[in-house]
Amino acid sequence: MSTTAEQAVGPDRKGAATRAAILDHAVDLASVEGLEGLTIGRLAADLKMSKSGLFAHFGSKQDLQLATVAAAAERFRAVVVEPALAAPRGAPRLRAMVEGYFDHIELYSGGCFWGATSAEYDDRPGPVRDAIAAALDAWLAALAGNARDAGVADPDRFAFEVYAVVMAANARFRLSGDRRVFDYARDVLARLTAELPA
Amino acid sequence: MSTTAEQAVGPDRKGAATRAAILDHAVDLASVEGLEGLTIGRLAADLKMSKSGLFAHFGSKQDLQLATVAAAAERFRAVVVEPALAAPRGAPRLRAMVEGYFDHIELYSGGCFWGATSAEYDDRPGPVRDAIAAALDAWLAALAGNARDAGVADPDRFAFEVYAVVMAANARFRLSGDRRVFDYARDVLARLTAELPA
DNA sequence: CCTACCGATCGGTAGG
DNA sequence: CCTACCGATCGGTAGG
Repeated sequence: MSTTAEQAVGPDRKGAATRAAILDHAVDLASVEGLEGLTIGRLAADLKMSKSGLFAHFGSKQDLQLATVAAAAERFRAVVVEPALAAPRGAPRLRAMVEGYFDHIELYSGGCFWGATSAEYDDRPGPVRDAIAAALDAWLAALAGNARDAGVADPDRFAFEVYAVVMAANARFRLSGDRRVFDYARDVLARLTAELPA
Repeated sequence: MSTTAEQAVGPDRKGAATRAAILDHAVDLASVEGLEGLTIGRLAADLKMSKSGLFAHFGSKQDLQLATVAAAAERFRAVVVEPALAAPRGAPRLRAMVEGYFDHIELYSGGCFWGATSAEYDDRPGPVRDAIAAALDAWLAALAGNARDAGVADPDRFAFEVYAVVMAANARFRLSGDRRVFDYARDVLARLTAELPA
């Protein structure tokens, strides 16, 4: 019985690989153009597929957008949150998350997917907005959980402040090119964790 | 010699008034849909004009976008920056600017124009991006100037932190509805100004 | 995964 | 400020 590479992979797996490649590029494209600017035609042209061939992987534009948000959330978890779990709980892990965030906006030249899409959808009720909101809530909850571990008195407030300076650093860097903002954000975290117990 | 109201106003003034009405709605629309979602057809339908009648006030879509950014900058100056000049220089004026910012995002239901458009254009080089960047630079410079008046050691850093929590409050409120973020932002400003000289 | 379409809407123009 | 258009592109479908 012959098993070529393609047979061993199988048609289902090949379809899944194509879908993953589409979504990987969709996250990059949406980080630059937004989720509305993410058009099926543009995506298909970039990937050298026909529009309908690409579209067959998704039932609708909205399904493509939802799958793109899910792929972006998974990427964020894998690149920013997961590696930080190697650092000790509390302040060191918070620093690791902030550094992971800065690394990931350097790694993906389109910048932060959430910075590009959250303002775009805050006025468009529906499942796409809900998925974006849930992903950002999860990021704030991760920050707050570690703040609690670090002995912070008001973890929600703390998480808001870290979120604010980190997202603002992304926004300001992209618009003005000023790199000082990364140190400003690091220093805010240092100040917020300076007088913690233990 | 008869002077009806329309004759007294004159054709130039009437054209200018129409243009101002278009731009006022354009700023509202772009605060919700972004500057790409701001389409000539949608704008004309809302204002019960023909597309070409509206388009005649501008030479191109880009000119409409640039005029909309200028109108938004003027509105921001009039509603947020100008009224704060009534407060004494330094910390009181900084508080007045932050409160003016919060008032203006309550006043215009679409939220902050700059929050909706700055991330949209940070990856699209051209005059529209440049105009947005200049307006945000002016806002940061206004904050930094007042910080300097208040005796802050590093005004640029200070301005970044205030900008960060104020924009993040807008973003979080629009996405999660959590009103605590406004007090978080106010408290950051209070903390930053608490130990200033004089 | 493809070719070949569809109606709707985009920015923009001609001519008045 | 209007009607009547234009080519291009949008999301989506038929049929294979």
